[in-house]
Amino acid sequence: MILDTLETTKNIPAPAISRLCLIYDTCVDLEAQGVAEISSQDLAKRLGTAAHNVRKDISFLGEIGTTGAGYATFLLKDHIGKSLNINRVRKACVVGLGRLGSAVLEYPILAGRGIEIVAGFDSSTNRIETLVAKTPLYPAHEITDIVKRKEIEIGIIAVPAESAQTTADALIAGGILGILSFAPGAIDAGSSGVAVRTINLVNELRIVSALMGTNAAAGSDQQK
Amino acid sequence: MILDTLETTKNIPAPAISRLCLIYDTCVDLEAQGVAEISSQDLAKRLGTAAHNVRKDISFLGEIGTTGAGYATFLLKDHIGKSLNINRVRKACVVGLGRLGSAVLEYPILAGRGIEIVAGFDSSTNRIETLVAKTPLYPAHEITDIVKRKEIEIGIIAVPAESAQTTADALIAGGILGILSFAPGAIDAGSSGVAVRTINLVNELRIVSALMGTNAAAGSDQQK
DNA sequence: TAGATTGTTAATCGATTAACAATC
DNA sequence: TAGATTGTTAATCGATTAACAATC
Repeated sequence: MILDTLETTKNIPAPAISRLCLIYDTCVDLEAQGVAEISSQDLAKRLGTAAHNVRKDISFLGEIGTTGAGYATFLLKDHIGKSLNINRVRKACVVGLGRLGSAVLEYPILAGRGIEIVAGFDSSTNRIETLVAKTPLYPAHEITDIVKRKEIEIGIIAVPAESAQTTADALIAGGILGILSFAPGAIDAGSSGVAVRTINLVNELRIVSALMGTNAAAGSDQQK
Repeated sequence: MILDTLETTKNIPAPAISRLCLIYDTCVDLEAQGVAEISSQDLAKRLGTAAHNVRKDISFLGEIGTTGAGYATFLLKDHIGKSLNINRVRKACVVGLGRLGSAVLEYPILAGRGIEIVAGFDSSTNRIETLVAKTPLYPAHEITDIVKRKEIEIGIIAVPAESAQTTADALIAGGILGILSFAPGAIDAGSSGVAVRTINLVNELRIVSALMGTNAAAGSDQQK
């Protein structure tokens, strides 16, 4: 039975959501390759998890597979996409056009993966004028305005730590719905209800170092 | 009581390790700013967690704070650093020098944060010859050799999905101890014991989209 | 002393794993 | 039919939260 879409997302554990997004992505690839069916075991191998886990995650969304057969690639993709609302293209912008920011700005894969980057921002007018990009660029003080006008839904923050919160505030003021931040430190979304996620590159490298232990690590510990 | 350093890491939950690394980083900053003491509550605010959590995480490493007073910044940093073995500089390399890879190659902050990038690799000889970088660059087929010779401990993978596993195999053959991969898809480290972590940019954006829900997200859901 | 704050135990909450009946 | 595979319940495992005694 398919539960009410509006409600589902709330009750699904965050790690499960993360894996479901990976499964969605895998289905997109499989479809492109013309693979029409896939089993939970196969999916598990691709994600680096157990088949248990895959079936359980999928069943959070209600029944979809055919008991006894595998999952139909298209149906699975479609079902996850609708349930998690990731089956449409979202407009996004990048704030902070240093090396990392401009890499993301023109990240080639994004286009086919549900993200359309429609604007870039930087506080340096000089940089904006110098950079060659397909995407329109604007000075940082126009963030709120442009986000509102272009109805941008996702903001990607790639500015230095000091200006991360200010940037987030400007995005939120423009009505952004989600933020992905590369700045270290917590982003405070206040009571706006904006979804925030952080990628902390330095910390990820630290974690790898820690997992390596003193020298001989005890078994790969890939996070899920 | 301080537990045997060699043993500790194993018994600490992965999310706790992640937060401890963040705390370590925060202490580095605090020290630079001349702040000699900090409370669990203060740390919690900076990480975006609860004070409970901070104290619990720290106590996994054994006692260090003074009951009733806060934590001494230097001692805390030192203690976490020693316990998790993140208090020294690790040599790292970047494989794949596209936009993202070359951004990481010259990521300015890394130097002061325990990572020294000593080599870059790319399969395109042309790109290697064209790129201007402070770091020595090599063709991809020399990975195993150079990793061995330079005693590189961490490999950062920024190649397309198709070549990620091959790259990992080459790094592992060279005796790498840890891998941070930007490629989607699971990396199989076999029985090498190599620590692997993955940053999947596209998936993070998908997760943000999913958390945004249909439209009105129900409260910020920042991952810890 | 009084207020603040740590370290730790116990209780709750949540996620993963295992197992199996139902079904193709 | 027989083998394969899903969906789901129950059991285990693990992490977070709450609370409080010990201490500055």
